[in-house]
Amino acid sequence: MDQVDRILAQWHQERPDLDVTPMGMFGRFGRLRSVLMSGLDDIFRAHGLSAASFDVLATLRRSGPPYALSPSDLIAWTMVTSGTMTNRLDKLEQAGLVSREKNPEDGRGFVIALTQKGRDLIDAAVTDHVANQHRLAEGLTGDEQEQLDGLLRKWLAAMEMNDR
Amino acid sequence: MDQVDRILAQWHQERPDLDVTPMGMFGRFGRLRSVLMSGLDDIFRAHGLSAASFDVLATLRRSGPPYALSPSDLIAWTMVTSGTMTNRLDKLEQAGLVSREKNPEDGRGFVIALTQKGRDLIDAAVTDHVANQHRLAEGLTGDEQEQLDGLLRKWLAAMEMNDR
DNA sequence: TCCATTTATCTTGACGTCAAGGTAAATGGA
DNA sequence: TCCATTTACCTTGACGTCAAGATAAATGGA
Repeated sequence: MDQVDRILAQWHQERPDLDVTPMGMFGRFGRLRSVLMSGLDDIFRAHGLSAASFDVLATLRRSGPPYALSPSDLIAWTMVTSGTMTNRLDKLEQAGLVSREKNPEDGRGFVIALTQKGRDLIDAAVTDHVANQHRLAEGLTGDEQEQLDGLLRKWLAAMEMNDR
Repeated sequence: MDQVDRILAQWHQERPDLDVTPMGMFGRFGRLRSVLMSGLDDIFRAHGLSAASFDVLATLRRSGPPYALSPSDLIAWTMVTSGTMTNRLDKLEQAGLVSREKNPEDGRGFVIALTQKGRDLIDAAVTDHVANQHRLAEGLTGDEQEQLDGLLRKWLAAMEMNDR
């Protein structure tokens, strides 16, 4: 009997006409997301980063040499709006973690590249981040993690199908 | 092979020293959360609400007659900060969906109550919201939904254990 | 009865996000 | 070769959130 169960019990009492069965899953999904995010944030903050800035640096890092992408590429990978990306890049450039230079091949575009400082920082941060994910995942056994991942994968695929 | 798999493949290439096994689960968790939230938002918006305002109205509604709670109670149920709650209540009061009156029994406090308009609105919105949750959950079979809920419940309990 | 402490709520300032709209460069069909 | 359209990115304004701190009332031990 957790907090979400108490919420469901209240609905049962007040709106017995509703079948609130899926609400437990949605509710726990949301709460879990919130505690997981805060667990991940601990490590980001330890490196002077936020989830937002980590996201961009990690995208550049894992894209491989020369660790450079256009803002459009970054937008596609991170699934944020262009305004959000401009804002993120402003902060990262100011912190000296990325450089932003005109694309010589396209006058409208830019090339965003990791600086050496950015490269060193994200390599250290990712190492800690992955270890942190392992630690946070310990609440489930390895089998359960696989099961959960499978269910999430299936649901996500179904949802993204409906989009189109 | 979804977008998350592609990210994992990149990490494998660039940082073969890292065991990124849990990252798939975290990644899909985040993406799924985002599409689900946007699916829920559709219905909130159809009733002129946001997730934030729906959250408060629903908490008041399911608390039962007289559909009134203190800001502190609302903060405890919704798990937001006091500043956030003040902001939410300002908006809801302005929209005529809740009333905010001094608590006669405690000069520091207030009593937030659903207005008739708020009551009518949330009753209609919750009906649609629950139907919407059923629809969104259709990406999984009933058995899978139960499985997923069980895993989320276990993980959430483990995470909340660690907090204390 | 006092006053230090706690409690309840609001205020302020900073973030990160999005939608909508603006500017400038590239593109491609007439 | 033109120019209408598209593409790439930035700007603006509005939201919702939080942390930290302010204010005022309640509480409880000396």
